[in-house]
Amino acid sequence: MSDNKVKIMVIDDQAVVRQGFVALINTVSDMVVVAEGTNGQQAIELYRQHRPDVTLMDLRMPELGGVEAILAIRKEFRDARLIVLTTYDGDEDIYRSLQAGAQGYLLKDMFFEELEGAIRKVHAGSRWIPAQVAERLAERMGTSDLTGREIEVLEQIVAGNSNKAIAKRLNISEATVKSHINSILSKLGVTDRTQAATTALQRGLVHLK
Amino acid sequence: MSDNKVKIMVIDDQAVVRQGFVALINTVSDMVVVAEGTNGQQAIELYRQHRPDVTLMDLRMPELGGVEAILAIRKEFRDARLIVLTTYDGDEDIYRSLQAGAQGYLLKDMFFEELEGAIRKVHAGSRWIPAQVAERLAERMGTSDLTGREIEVLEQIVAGNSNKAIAKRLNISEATVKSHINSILSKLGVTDRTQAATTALQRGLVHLK
DNA sequence: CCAACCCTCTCCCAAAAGGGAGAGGGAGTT
DNA sequence: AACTCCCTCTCCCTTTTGGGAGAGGGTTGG
Repeated sequence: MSDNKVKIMVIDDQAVVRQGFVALINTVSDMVVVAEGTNGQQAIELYRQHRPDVTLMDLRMPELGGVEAILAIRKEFRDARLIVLTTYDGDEDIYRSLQAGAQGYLLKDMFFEELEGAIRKVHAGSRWIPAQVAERLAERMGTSDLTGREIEVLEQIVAGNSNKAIAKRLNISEATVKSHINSILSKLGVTDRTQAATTALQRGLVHLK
Repeated sequence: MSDNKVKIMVIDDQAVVRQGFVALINTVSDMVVVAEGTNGQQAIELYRQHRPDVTLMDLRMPELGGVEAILAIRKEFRDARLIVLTTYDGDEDIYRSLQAGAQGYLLKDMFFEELEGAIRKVHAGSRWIPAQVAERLAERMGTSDLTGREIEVLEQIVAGNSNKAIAKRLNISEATVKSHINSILSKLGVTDRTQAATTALQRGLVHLK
């Protein structure tokens, strides 16, 4: 019944990519994939059922995102071990994932051998943040955080709304919108809303729906 | 020497994803991966060396993009069979790939079984465009194309440049920039530059560097 | 050759956005 | 109680953008 294999769960919405991970992991003699899911909601349910030793989690997924799933799983299972495995989406996702309780963060341009090493490290209780990722995290540190309201305004900007439209949607005056935008521009270090939109997308502060 | 396996080349800059594809393909008894590469330049060189029966090509890659590689390979080898396999990036990439000569287009959220079928179809000389992709292509048809200059201006907009800055960079008057922007806005069906930037990114007309 | 584009430009006007200073109220912290 | 944020707002001013009409030169393709 109980062999000593490391039980792994893979959560990724891109089917063929997920299947690839599973195929790769199953070539390792002491690892086995015990569950696969395509979104955060499934991740939570499958975690309850299978209690994997290590979970590989993509971030950008429909229904429920990776960060939310990590939060939920870590809340219910304090010793859950999670590795975020994603295409680089900007610093914000890294930061939020680690805040949410992930012990590892890998970019998909790494070789499987590194992923295998990360799985073993995290399973053993260590963290695994590649230098490449750690750098971005360090860069982020200096960055002043946007407030909740500022993020809301930023989302409206990215959605293509004018100040007037934003004011209506958020039920505040246009003056307040402009005030928030002034803060946003200076915090992001840019000079207009278009730059704000593109750099926010790059940094992963907001996403295109 | 010559067994009858379908010889496949896999081009994808994300190492672990590429390794996953290779692992999956090699589980199929009559398929074999003969070459792997991480960018368009390698794709061209590896094609010359290995003459694969079918090439799986990601689009968004450093050095040389997938579309350019497809063009180059098809120019040199008119019977090359290529399948684009990518995350959905907007309609423009689909269109340009098929224009460039790809016979297949698959999204990475498809299961491997579908990819396997696509490989067989394309190897046999057919095309393989999933309904999901064909739809987007159809939608695109109605869309009026941006001219070359308009794309350049659009790229400048996405880069966060003001009209004045764009004028300097492109060595034209600000009036001309505004004229192009007017065309861009009406062609994209939007009312300001920020919307132009975000919808252009969504449609894959331009990309964040 | 003519038509259809494309790129370039001018002039004018209205609307929107950006920049700066300042201020009041509320929540949470020390 | 004093302090610090955050969110809200006003007033004023300059710069940038967007919208409309029109026009000349270039290339390409019927």
